[in-house]
Amino acid sequence: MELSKTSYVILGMLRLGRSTGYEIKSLVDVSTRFFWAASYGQIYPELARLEELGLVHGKRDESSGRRRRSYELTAAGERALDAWLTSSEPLHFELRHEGVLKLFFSDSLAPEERLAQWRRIREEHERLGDQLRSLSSGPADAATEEGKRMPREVLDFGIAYQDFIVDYCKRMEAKED
Amino acid sequence: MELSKTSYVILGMLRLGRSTGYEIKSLVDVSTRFFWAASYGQIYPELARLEELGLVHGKRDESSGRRRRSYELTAAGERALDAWLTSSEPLHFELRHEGVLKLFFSDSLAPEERLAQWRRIREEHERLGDQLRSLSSGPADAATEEGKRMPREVLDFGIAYQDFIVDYCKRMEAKED
DNA sequence: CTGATCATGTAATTCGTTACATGATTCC
DNA sequence: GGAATCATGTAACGAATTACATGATCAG
Repeated sequence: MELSKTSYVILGMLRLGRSTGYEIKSLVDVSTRFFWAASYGQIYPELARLEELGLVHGKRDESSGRRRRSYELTAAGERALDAWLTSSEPLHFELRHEGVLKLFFSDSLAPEERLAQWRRIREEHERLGDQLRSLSSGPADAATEEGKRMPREVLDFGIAYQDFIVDYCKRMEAKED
Repeated sequence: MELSKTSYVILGMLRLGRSTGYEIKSLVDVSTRFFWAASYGQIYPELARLEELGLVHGKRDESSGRRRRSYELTAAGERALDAWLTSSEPLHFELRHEGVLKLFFSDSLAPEERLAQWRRIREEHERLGDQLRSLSSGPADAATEEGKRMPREVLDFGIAYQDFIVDYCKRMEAKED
């Protein structure tokens, strides 16, 4: 593999019509963040690197009042993105879940502490679910109207995912009681 | 926060009766790995650091034929572990899921490619589910017999989690068809 | 005797976050 | 005029993986 996964986030966001580092980050924060986060500290240096590699092309953009640098995918960038989208390399999957980690070691705790732990996990995922639901009428909607249905499908998956964990916690809370 | 989350994995594994870096890593690989991974490159240096901090105490262990270093929790280590288990600090939660990331950008693909993508995700989680199921009769069982029920509960959660994703993919595959 | 397992560690590298620094412009 | 937002970047740090290096012992 040549590029980091986060590079593909950038290439993908450019294809979705974002053009500056700032715009990419803004969209990441209301979409892919829930399954692939990225920060300015990655995005700006990576844009520069992708330009060196000839996958994107940037230029000063005077169209808005503000000084900014707009990028576009090059033909090579389009190819790189498609190659990644259709490749059958093993998929990176990584979960770090401190709440579940605590549960794993919770035999030494009092029952009410264990109950509290399930509850904390549930609350966290309820919060995440609410955040996702609040996006339903925002960027996902906008994408759908442009004829892109996958952002919405992925959002729906995210909501179902959070709901699954919430429901599981509820069942465990009931059992623990 | 003082210690990394991975430090608590180490402290927790010591409480569960593991005593060497090797034993800790072995148990991690068949248990917490699915929601909190750790490598030798973290475990050995971290054990040394925890000893400096007075949270664990290590000594040369001649009980087996092999040269090894056995660690135990100190009183301070026990306290640190309990404090973490019962603290209500925000829980670290992080998901990196390349398959879902690809789906997000998959509007540009042909329908059969999208279908293939859901299928790849499903297969990956089926594999993970099978791995977890194969642990049911192994370490989780052993823990249960020692009176620890949480390792099993967490394993069951892991299985249900993988199954949820598998089922979701199946529904999407049917829809995409 | 030989391969699997037990066992410990380090070095290089990658990936990513956080905090900082800076400044223009737009909206109220 | 002031706050929010747009906008770009860097430096320091932290977390974690991978690959390497080494070697003893145990089971067949």
